[in-house]
Amino acid sequence: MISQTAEYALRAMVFLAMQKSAATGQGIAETTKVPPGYLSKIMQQLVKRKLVNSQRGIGGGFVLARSPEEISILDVVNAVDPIEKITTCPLDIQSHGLNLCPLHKRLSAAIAQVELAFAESKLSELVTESQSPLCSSVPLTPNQNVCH
Amino acid sequence: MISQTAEYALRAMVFLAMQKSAATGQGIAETTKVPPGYLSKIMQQLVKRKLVNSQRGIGGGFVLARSPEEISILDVVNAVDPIEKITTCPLDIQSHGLNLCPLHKRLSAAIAQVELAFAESKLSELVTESQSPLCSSVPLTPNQNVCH
DNA sequence: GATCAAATGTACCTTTATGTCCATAATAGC
DNA sequence: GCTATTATGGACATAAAGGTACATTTGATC
Repeated sequence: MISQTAEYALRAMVFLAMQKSAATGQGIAETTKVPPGYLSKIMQQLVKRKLVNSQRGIGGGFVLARSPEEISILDVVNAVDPIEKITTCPLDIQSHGLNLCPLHKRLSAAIAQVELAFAESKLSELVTESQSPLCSSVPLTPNQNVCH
Repeated sequence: MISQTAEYALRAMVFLAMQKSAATGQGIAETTKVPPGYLSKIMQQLVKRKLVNSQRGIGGGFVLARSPEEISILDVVNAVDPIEKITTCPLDIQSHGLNLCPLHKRLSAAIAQVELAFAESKLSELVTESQSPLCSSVPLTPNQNVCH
């Protein structure tokens, strides 16, 4: 459905949305359970796409570039692994633009549904709900970080 | 969204739904523009999953195992590249079953939407509509096989 | 039963996604 | 200015997806 990379990016972004100050790559990696080295690659992409600001040195780390209300799941997914829409029939070299065969119309519609759902989900919704964000993986006691 | 393999499988199945008699692997590969060698792999999976029957020798080939009304996009996709539902939070080793954090609830809901849409689309709908199935890639004159 | 036309099965290759490692650059505190 | 701490960048390693090639098996026809 979405790539592992997009999943990791979403975890990191939700985590950042929960923080009041800058979070280090290592800190994010630990609580979101993402391989640290790989996460740093992903964070770089998020910085380049202006979803996150970074700061080096002591006290540095990553911070959301916009407020959580202004960042959607779709923004994050598209930053690291853009959703590909079907605009022309894959069977054609020289496309005819808007018209798709029935099969690709269905696939295209499904993609549009997902895009809409993702666009409507903001990071703010993902941290303010009754359920714990990220399945309570924010350090509590070692064995409490489970879904509940 | 869906893998290349699933896309190929869908093209092949739509093509089969249009045929009155058995179609050879080569024939399917040509009109659906799928690499022949790779298509044969995919056809084997469809046979194993009982969506297609095969027959060797002269006059042989592939035929749908059920009527096009009884085969959905979801059936085909799941046969070659199963859609993975999110049943437990990926952040947890020992899962807590039904409850997901807000993020994974959203992702799970999106997957469910897609599954529903795919389950409701039958092969029969993909060949009986006004538009040409498979973007008219069924051999007409060489330059006519375009979306329209 | 010989031959031809098809699918099947196996091995291998290429590309992309995922993941690791380490050297480098920037920043804050002393 | 020195040091510790952080992100950045590049090279490399591994795994999975996509793709190719070819020998083998099965079935129909003559």
